[in-house]
Amino acid sequence: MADTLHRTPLTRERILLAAVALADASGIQALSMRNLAQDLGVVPMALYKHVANKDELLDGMIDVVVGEIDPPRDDVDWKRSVRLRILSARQMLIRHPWAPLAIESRNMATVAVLSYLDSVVATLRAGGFSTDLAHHVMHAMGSRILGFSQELFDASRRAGQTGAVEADPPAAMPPEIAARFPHLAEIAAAAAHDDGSVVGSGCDDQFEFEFALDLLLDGIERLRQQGWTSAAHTRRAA
Amino acid sequence: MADTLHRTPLTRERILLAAVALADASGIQALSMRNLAQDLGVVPMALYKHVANKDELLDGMIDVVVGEIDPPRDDVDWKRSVRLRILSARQMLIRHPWAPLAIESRNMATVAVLSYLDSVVATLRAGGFSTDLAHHVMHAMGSRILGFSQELFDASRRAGQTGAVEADPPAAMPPEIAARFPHLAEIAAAAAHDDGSVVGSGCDDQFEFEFALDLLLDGIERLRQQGWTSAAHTRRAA
DNA sequence: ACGGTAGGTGTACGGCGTACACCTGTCAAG
DNA sequence: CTTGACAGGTGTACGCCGTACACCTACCGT
Repeated sequence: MADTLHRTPLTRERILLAAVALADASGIQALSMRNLAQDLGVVPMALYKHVANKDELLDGMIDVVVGEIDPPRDDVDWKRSVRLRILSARQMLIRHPWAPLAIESRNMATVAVLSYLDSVVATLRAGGFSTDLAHHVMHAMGSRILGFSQELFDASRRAGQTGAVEADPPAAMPPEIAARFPHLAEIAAAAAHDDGSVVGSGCDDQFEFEFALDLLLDGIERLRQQGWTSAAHTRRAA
Repeated sequence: MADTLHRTPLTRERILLAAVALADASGIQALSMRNLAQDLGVVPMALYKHVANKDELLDGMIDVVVGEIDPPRDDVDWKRSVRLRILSARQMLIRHPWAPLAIESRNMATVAVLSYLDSVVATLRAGGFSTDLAHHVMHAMGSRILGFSQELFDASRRAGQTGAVEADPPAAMPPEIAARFPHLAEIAAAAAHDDGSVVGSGCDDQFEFEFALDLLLDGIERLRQQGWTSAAHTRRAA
């Protein structure tokens, strides 16, 4: 009977999924080995029979969420394919707001991240990019590819972060900071009367993201058509 | 006599500078209130007479390093001004490799960060940008403005991060991962025989950074000259 | 029937942030 | 010159954290 109570015998995968769920629900700072073990109805040290340590747990969580990114489509041109891929990655990161920081804070990419990046390069190469140009494009897209940092003050990021929790809707920009940063305030105001909302959510994140993405993609496409190469620029002679 | 030994009576500024120095030297994970107090020749709780808690300490450190970014120059056009500013920010972040993660992990920007962003907007506005376009440009430049994430595997980032320390020079891409990610390997190889180095340091980070930056800036300039406005696009009618 | 082993348990250690009571040196007011 | 308030450094203690290590137990192939 006690058996039936704590069934499903604690797998590495079960641990990773529970960890992702815990981080999603309560923030990455609430993800301790002890809390996770409690969620799984088990003693903390039991986890160590399946993951080496907390760093490896984080790597496993990253692999789980990066694995949620849609696979590449090869029935469309490179630009559309990359675009869809990046938008899919963005959706994943919105579902798992702890992921950007977690990915960035690991000192080396996990297998899943490398695999994702590799497949993006593959799409570019198949689209006619030279290795040289594809290389630079990957650098140029950098944070866009995994959606990092595109919104420093993104409300979804505030969920359970290191700082103290405060009243959830700060209700428009507080006047004292609006006074200190007039240009920011001007922008916030312009965005606000666009759809009658507040600074945090007053602008269309999706629109902003696609604006930046399309700007980059258009520029890149232009370079590609010109057969751009780094040798033509200030780098020393090839 | 004991007086002369522990002189310079522990100021908030002295604490912040020591904290920045400690994080620079030993990594952000080595920055504990206890270690910092020891560096200052003082008992841990003494720090709390000058900073409210560790989060406020981090905010103060961010203000210190963001304050190192060069002030704006108004004797050049907007493009050159923004470019110099962003490159100055990048140099600061290279000096303080812990800063991007620290800035990103705070749930709201510090005063110094807001001030920096505000002055960038000011430069754009003075250069003839509409508030609308300046708004989108700030989003588009996003991570570039503070240099985040442009090199996921930047060697300078590995200094004292969460993971285990390993042999410092991995000496070119290990063959087994080169085999699993052929397109990455192809790119790494191309970069390597450009200057005979390895993947981690085989490409010219500065060049990559400026490539991406100039691509964005050129695209932005084009939009600016066209009098681009979001109303002309898929957003609903103004 | 039995020995090995995979996997869950309990205890313990050192480090963390920090609350709280305490002490001490300085300096203004009487 | 005394005094007492107060700014600022100290000491102790608490509850978290990750995890090393010894243990126990239930299953499984021989």
